[in-house]
Amino acid sequence: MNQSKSDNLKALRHSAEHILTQAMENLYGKGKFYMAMGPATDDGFYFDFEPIGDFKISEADFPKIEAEIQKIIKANLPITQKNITLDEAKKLFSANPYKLEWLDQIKDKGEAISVYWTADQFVDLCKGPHVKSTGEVVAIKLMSIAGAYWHGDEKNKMLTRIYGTAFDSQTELDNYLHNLEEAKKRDHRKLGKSLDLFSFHEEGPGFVFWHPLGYQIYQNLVVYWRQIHKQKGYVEVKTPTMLTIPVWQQSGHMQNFIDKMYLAKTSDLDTPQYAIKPMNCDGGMLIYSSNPHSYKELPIRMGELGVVHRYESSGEVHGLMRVREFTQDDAHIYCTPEQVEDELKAAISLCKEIYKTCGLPLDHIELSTRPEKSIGSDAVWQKAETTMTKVLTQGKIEHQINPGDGAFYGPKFDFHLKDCLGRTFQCGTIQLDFAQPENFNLEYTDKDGQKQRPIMIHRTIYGSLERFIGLMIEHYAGAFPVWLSPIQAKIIPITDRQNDYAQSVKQALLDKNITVEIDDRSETMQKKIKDATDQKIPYMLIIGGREVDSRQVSVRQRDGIDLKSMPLADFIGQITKQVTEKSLNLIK
RNA sequence: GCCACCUUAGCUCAGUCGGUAGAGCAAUUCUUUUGUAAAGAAUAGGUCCAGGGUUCGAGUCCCUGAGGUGGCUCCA
Repeated sequence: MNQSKSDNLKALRHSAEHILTQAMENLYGKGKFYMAMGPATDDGFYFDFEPIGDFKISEADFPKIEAEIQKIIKANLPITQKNITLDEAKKLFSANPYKLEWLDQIKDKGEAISVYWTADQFVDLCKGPHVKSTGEVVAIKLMSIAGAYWHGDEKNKMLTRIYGTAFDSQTELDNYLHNLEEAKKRDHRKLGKSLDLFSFHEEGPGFVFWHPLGYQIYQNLVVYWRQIHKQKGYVEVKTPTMLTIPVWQQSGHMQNFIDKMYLAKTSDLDTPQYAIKPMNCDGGMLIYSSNPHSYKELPIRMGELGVVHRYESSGEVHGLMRVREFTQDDAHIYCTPEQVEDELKAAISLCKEIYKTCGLPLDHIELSTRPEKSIGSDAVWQKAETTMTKVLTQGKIEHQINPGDGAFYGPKFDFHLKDCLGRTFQCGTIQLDFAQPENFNLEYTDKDGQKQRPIMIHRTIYGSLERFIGLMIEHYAGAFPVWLSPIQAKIIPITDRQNDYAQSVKQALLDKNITVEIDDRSETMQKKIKDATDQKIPYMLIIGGREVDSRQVSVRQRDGIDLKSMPLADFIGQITKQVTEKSLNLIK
């Protein structure tokens, strides 16, 4: 979309928001709610208001509101801008505490006070821009209702928010809604159920139950992760699920994250003496500190596929994307100050390599800086943030700054990926930490025989196996590349006379480490093909009398392409190549 | 946690004004042995999320709770 078109759409959507507000005033009367604010967004607009008394709006009211909106659009009322004085504005919006607050802010900034009138029927304090008349908003639809805090702050009152979208043609609105429906078909929760990958149960809210096929995908990612980390000089460890509480006090987790931690106790005590790990670093540092270290050993890159538990608030749990128990593909790098930059760079490039292999496009990288709740001195934070910035600048790595969102022990790079609806999720994270080595009194001996403090880098790449798989399911709509597919080939004997040969084909593939199943149900071949296609199995090996006689397999891809009969060895060669090379989707 | 909504068979869903629950797919059994996207028939399948209330009577109305969905806040 070109700039002027996108600006115009923005103005149109902002106008749509005014029309919505006017429609609500017409229907319910001005005394029912205070309008607070409402901007255009990337895909529509929203309108925040505070209901007065027991006034309430739900999605069931949308048809009525939309009908009123249509009246305003049909009337094609002119929208005009006017600058007014502070006194005039205060009079105009005297009944509305939100607008009065805006006015104070505008006054402080010394800006002009701009209002927009829709004919002489509706007025709002607004910078604009807007379209010239309500008739330009050709297609509009109210989408959903939500709560939102005033100024986005939890301490403020919660307002009611109505989301909607608008376009300059009905076709574009229809397209948008159609695309939304299509995107929802890729939803990992839906596919997780229909492909039988995982489930959730009331008995473990926020905990994933991995079914055999889902766990195979998980394992495929783990195998790859181990292989590439070994190549990159990592070692792998495993630390306990729970540790005694003092260690969490030492690291500061007990103070900073107590509300997210699960506690545990034995039956002989009344109070918890253990905390279940919300992250892996405390255990990792105990390993580091169990031996003396020389500078010659550094950097030590210690990986751990650690299962962590975090008691996320109920409203935050979301499918595989935000769970309460998940596996971090964690690693802690202990290094000297001289090594920090290279290690950061190497971690960034490893992250990019892994996303590339998995075929997942990176949405953006964020640099998150010191949060309010943090440990460590100003000087240490300054130094850490400077180093991080330097690495990004030198590598010419595009990034956004996310102020105040760092870990409590250090600044971090976050790698964000998108889900099917365009919502972004943090996956990889690389965190620089000068504070924890201090807390745990970690040391190495330098070449002069002096004790020195190592610097620690915490990093994940998948972030959480759960979230990463969720994103992969949506990216591929369940049709994984062959190397990640939970079942790589389905053998389909046409009649039970081919079962013996089918078994020998299965064994030959198993011998080559290909995950394969036989469908020997008493069903038609067509039905078996349909089922295997629905399961998104990349290859179907159809075996009838002809294949048995010629010792071949008839290969069909899940995208419907018929590769015809070929010697089994040819098929094995092809699929093995795709698995070992981790080819991205050759078959849709 | 907050706002709104949802929860009916294994799955997807229907169920009118409050009158004791229905379909398709899946499952099971039988028949069918099939050449590139759904063979046919029969059978079975339910604490209508849980608990309380209103009512002669609740899947349906009200309250509380659990789980989930869309947002907000949060996200080591």
